[in-house]
Amino acid sequence: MELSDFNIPRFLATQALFSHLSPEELTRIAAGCTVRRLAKGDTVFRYGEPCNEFHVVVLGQVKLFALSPMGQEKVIELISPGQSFAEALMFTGKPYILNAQALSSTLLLSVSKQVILNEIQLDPRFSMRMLAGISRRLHGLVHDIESGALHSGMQRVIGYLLRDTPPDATADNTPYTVSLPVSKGTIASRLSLTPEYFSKVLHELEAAGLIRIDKRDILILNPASLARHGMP
Amino acid sequence: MELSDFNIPRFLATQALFSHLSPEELTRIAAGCTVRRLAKGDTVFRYGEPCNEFHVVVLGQVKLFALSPMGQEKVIELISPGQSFAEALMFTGKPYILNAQALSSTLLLSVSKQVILNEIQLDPRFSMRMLAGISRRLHGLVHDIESGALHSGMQRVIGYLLRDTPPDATADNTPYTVSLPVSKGTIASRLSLTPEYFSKVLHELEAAGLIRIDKRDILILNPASLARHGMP
DNA sequence: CGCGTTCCTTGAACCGGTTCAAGAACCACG
DNA sequence: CGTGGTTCTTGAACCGGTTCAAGGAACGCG
Repeated sequence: MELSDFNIPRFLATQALFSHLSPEELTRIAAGCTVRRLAKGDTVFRYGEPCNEFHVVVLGQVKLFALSPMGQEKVIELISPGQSFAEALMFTGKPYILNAQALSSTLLLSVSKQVILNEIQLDPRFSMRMLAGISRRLHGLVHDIESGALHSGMQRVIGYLLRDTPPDATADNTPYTVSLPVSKGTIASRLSLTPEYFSKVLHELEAAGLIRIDKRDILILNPASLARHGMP
Repeated sequence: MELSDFNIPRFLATQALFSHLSPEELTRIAAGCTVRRLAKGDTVFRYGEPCNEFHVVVLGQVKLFALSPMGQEKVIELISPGQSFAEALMFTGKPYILNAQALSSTLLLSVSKQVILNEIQLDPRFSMRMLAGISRRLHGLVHDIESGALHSGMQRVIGYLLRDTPPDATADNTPYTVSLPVSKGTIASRLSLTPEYFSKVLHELEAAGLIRIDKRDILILNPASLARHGMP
């Protein structure tokens, strides 16, 4: 797909945040958007830079990460197509508190802060959607904190593998495969594990007959007993 | 202070979220509020209960915490007078994802969801303040995740002690004291440490001549070298 | 004042997870 | 096809932090 072919209003309409808007409104908002193509490794923004827009991944993958003084990195979130990020920063007026980088060739849509603030003035429904979106993200972070503080590495890996299991699959024990969207090292950081330990845990699960590993595809043989693994 | 003496509109006006409202509006909002007195240990809400209001601590202390399957608890946040909590839940429509409990005798103001949703319809400025408040909370959580993943126990304790240092004190090396708002065990959980290890770290810092411990008052003798302690 | 209770401290043994160091497997690219 | 560079795996040594078990200090309460 050529960049110039990309129809911004049409794409916006597919996003929950904008889906209630009329074609005219969409066109107006589209005027405050920019689309960029990023190569693997390209930086979207860096810690400390001023923030004047939020972003939506159209295609590709973006990682949000913190950097320790000594250069160690911790992945806070992985953004897949259709997901947005950095909304919250628009409302605090502060600079970016994280770094964002493309993990593969990525098409990125950025929506200017001004357009959003304007829309909030005009449309309470829009405010509500914005609030709902940010609140959902906040809940995700609470979940991560719980997870990090209360669960072992093994449990976090299992939680990750089962995170979007079809609810009936755990009951039925239907095997299904999870495809890791990015490198194992990146997932490891997301789960606050070293790549070495993540590898070890994964192979332990394979040895226990619960999963089968094929590169980045993890076949979950038995969702129910995987969920049980590592509990009382 | 007697419960019946408490003037809700007046208190609301002191809160950033409501400070721009007219007396009439404040009275209207106050109609959707309830005030409760809680004893130490009383539950505000539990995981899984439906959420129809958000809360403001007027006096006392409340802890927000997660509970692991095995009853282990992790304190996510400590709420002091003037702070609010559980705003985000109103916008997802989901039940509470945490538990909240009073840590001491507490006066609690609860604002009904309906009043808030109504106000959002009427006043975009109110939406903006709500968004700003939730966004700030979200940043706090991101900071906690970073902290937990990138810093050692020692560093987290130091970070906690220095968290609201007067910016000039680090430069001037003015000694000043931090009073722990709640028990050391609770702070330890907040920092994802065992009470034993928290105690050990604190006494290590005392032995290094950086702080002096007097029950719940920590005298910071030398902010600058405390900040440096445990870095390259 | 004495007494139970909760909170804090201390020390020793232990363990989950990290670090370091190699090597193996898998790219992408010429 | 090589071939150089990531990414992944494996094993051994190590360490930050936990657990367990006691004892001590402070506090509310009768």
